[in-house]
Formats: sequence, C-alpha cells, structure tokens
Amino acid sequence: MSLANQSNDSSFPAFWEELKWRGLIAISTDEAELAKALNSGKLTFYIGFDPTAPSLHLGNLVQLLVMRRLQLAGHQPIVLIGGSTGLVGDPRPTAERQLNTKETVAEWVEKLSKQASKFLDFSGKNPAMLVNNLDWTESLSAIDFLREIGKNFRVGKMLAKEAVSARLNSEHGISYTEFSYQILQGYDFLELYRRHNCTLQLGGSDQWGNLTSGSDLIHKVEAKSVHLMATPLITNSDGKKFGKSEGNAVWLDAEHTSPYAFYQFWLNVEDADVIDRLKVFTFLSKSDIEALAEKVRSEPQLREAQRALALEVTSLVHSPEAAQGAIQASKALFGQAELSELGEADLLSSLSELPSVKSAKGASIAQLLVDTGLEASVSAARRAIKEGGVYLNNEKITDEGALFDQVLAGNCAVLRRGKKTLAAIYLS
RNA sequence: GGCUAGUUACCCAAGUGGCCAAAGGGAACUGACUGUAAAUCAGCUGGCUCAGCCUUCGGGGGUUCGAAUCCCUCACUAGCCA
Repeated sequence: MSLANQSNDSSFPAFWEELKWRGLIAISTDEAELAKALNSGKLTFYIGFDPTAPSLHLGNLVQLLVMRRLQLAGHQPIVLIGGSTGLVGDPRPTAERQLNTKETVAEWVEKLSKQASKFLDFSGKNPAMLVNNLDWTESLSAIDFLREIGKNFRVGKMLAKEAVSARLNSEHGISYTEFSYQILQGYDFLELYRRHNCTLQLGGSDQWGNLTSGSDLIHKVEAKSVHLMATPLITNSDGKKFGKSEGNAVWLDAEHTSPYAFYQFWLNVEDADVIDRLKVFTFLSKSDIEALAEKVRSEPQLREAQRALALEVTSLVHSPEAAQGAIQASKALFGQAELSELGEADLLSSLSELPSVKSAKGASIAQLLVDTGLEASVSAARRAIKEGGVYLNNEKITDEGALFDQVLAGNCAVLRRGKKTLAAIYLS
C-alpha cells in the first residue's frame, strides 16, 4: 500500500463524518467548529511522538494514520518528535519514568523521525513537516522558561490534571521534572502556532490534559482559540489494552517485530474486534468493511476480515512484498503442508520471516529455544519441553535434554513453541 | 529540618529469626477443546552444569550457627509537624 494509493472514502458527505464513523474521535474541542474547520479549507495540525523507545508501536500507528487521513483531506501535518519532552518524561499513571541518557534519546529521535515519515507525503500542496521540539527548548534558559512560559501556568490547574493527580494520589508521587511536562508540551503547541500557524493538535485521549495545556496557553498568550482532537485508546473487547503480543508491544520496526509476527498479530484479532480495527487501521472503504462485517457474521471460521486486516496493515507498515512473504510463510508453517514435503525454495523463503539462529547438529534444543528467543531462559525452555509444548520440524520433543539432530531440505529446521511461535535453525 | 508509616518476584499482595525460591490473586505461558478463535478445564511461572547448587524480598553494612524477617545507614515514597 503506497501513499499514492491511499484515499479517504468519498461516499461520506464530509470528511468529518468518516472520522466519526471510523471511531477516531474520543473527545475534541467544540465539535461543530472543528468539523467546519476540517471540512473546509486547509489547516495545519500536529501530533507529538516522544522518543521513549527505539521504535514506534501500534498505539502510535493510530495517530499516524489519523494524520495521513487529515493530510488526504487537504490539511498539512506536522510530525513533532519530542527530543526535549523525551528527556523529561510524560508522567505515567503508575510510576516515575527512568530517565534515558541524552545520547540514547537523540538516537531514538533519529529512528522515530525516519519511521514516522514513511506514513506521510512530504511533497505536494500540503506536504508534511518534521520538527523536533529540542530546536526551541534547548537554548531556553531556566530563568527565561520560568518568566516567559511558567508564568502562564496556574499550579492549581496543573495539579488537577489527571496524569498528575493520579500520581499524587499514588504512593509513588511525582517528581518536579515530570510535573513540568505539561508545560513543555503546551509550549510546543504555542511555538508551532507561531511558526507555522498550527491550529490543531491531535493525540491519544490519555493525552487530553497535555493537549489542553497547549490550547490554554495559546488562548492566554495569543488570545486565539485553537482546536484539539483526541483519538480513543484502543482496547480489546475483553477490556485489555490492545497492541500486546505475548505481553510485548507490537513494534513498527521490523527489527523488533518481524513482518511475519506482525502479520500473525493481526490475523489473530478476535471476531468481536476485527471490524473496529479495520476502520481504524486500514484505508478500506465503508462498503468494503461492511461486506467483511457480514462475512464475520456468516462465516466466522474463514476469518476473511482478519485476513484482509492483516494484509492491509502489514502492507502499510512494511510493504506489500513483506505481507505476501508473511502470508506464504503462514500457509507453509501452519500445518496445511507437511514440512518435509515442502520444497527447499518454499521452505527457505518461509523461514526467512522467522527469528533464526545458526547451529550445528548436537546443540541442545533447550539452548536453541533460548538462542532463537522462543524462550527467555534455559529453565523456561526445559519447562516448555516438559509441558509438551516444543516441536522440532513438527515432531514433539519429549526429552528435556534432547539434541538438535534433524534437518529438512536446505539444511534448515523449524523450531516451534506452543501452537504458533516459530523460529528457524540453519545448519552451520 | 523533625516525627510516623512504607519499599517483597511481571502487577497486586501475604510473610515479622530456621518448615521461604518466598502463601493468595491477577496476568503471561503450555496442554485439551476450537476457527492458528472466544469461553471453559488442567498444568505451569527466579536462574543454573537441575534428585544438587547459585542469586533474589529498595541499596550498603552489621548481629546470628542461621535474616525477607532484628540493628545501623543511605535512597525513594506517603502522611503529619516545623
């Protein structure tokens, strides 16, 4: 799915209606005003991403796709990477963040910038822009910050923000550093308003307090009302947070979550959630999605909606080629075919999607489970074998001390933990 | 600055000198069933050269044959006082 092929659904009377239908608006400033602004003319808007990890994840993808939809509707996106806010830390409801070093944050800024840029068009009439808030905060002295910006913030209001009050009410408390975060984010919006006439900030609904911090500041300093819009936190039908696979975040970077694993993640979305996911994470039209919804009702076991979702999102985030690779690998590795009957070429291309390790015959299976990342420790690996959950080339391993002794065509082997966690071993 | 309470494994939380690698719950993982589902049931969850050994109960030091448990100290958190 290249940028050129993406479009909003023209069957909606107005762009705003599509956003609502896709469930992308959890909360916003005056809806009528915002709808009017989005349905007519061009406005400049931004979303901030803090470098808290070397890759963006699915939660960020929601934002990136909303950005892209707004761009397709003719608006101009600014991607803000939080080089300075990432140094301070957005207060989490649970506990204080561990500060990362400046070098690490700078490195992550680079990675996230590159990653986020893939989803937007940097050419044309309303090209995207990429900014780093370190550009306007780094040179700011503490005194200037307190005099020029801090003066506009009332502590009472800051304390009332949910992110802060939650922490004050917890036994962890909050540091002055994280308490100040909302001021920095508010200042970003003001700066972007001044530099680029940016009049809309988007974010996740958990960011609402930080979003309002910016609009309040602009209102105070510039006597101008700006817009805010927050996307809902995506949750599964069972109420759990969406975007975790085996307890780990699903990353957009292929190094952290392979295209195969990424595809599998989407393929495994529950029936109850799949239509909502299609609305949020794909550019499929309303009529296409409604047709898939009907399929979920009539023939849930075929999982056509899940297949469409997995194909679309994997193509979008990685590439159509990567998606096809993941589909092929899924077919080959999920039981339809006997592994031993697979041709060498099919087998090797399927395995290329999996985490892999080189090994010689005679290595212990338990150790290979660890080396491939299928298990966290040798103890855990032994446990998995004892529980009957480990397979080499689809044959159950029963002995905890079993050795690697059997390869398929192409001198490779398939190691499996449980039903669907796979890795490749290549004979060295 | 003072006083009081607290810091236990992924999370919550019990344990107050040996029976503690540490109850219970949640969550994850594995198995059966199934649609590579959901629900349900069962198992399982520090590490290792695994009938044994090693490291863990905020950090460091000490008492003791023996400490998650007692003492000192440092850090952090909460509440109260100044």
